[in-house]
Amino acid sequence: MIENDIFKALADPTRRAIFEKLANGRLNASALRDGMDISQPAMSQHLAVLCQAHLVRQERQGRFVNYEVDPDGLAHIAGWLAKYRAYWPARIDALKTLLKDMDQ
Amino acid sequence: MIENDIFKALADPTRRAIFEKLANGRLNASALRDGMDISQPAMSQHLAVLCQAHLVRQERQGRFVNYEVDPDGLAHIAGWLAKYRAYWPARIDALKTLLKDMDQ
DNA sequence: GCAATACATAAGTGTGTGCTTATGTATTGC
DNA sequence: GCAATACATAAGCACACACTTATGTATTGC
Repeated sequence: MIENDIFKALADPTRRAIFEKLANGRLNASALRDGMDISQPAMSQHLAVLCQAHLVRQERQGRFVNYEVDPDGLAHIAGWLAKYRAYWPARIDALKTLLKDMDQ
Repeated sequence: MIENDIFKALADPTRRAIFEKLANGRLNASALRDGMDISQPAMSQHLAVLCQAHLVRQERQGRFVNYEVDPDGLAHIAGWLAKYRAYWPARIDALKTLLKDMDQ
């Protein structure tokens, strides 16, 4: 079940940090490690988990493997969230502010 | 960190099932167990995790404790998701619906 | 071909997680 | 008060998870 893979992948703070980095642009595995205090195998394993959850996708470029955000996983979360839109109105004001802030 | 609690809470399929049940209306712990093949303590523990993540909130009513979806947790996920809006266009169809729902 | 670089995989280890059984606490109705 | 009901907490256990070190695989430049 993809939903399970997604939430399990995001349950780890290190993986969320990796994902956040990739949200600023594609990077290879080594570049991702910069300033992260994480071993090379650990990074490789985390990226594998993110890939399996379709949160990240890879593309080999010669000796390097570039990673980037896969919209597929995000869309799945959005879809999951949409199921509970009945409960959003109670917080819609905060969300609208948040979305407006994101726009700037 | 609340974000961590939220994703960890949702990383378990049983807890997502409980959450889904509560999305259809408030229920007490016993009613939640119906048709779920889960022990009473297990249910209690799952509910505690969901409460700590602000995905669910409780309200004692005499001998019963009613549980219901807490919009707070959902709003947090929506906020997290909003950070990656740049990657949504690739899936614009599903997401336009989502944003429109948010606006209402 | 061969050394160097970039990354993946294997195997082992400590810790966290979800379950169980047993027991504790709170509220109700008599 | 006391039995019954509804739920929470404690303790223990099997398993999953995130890490480590060691090794394997792929690509580059000479």
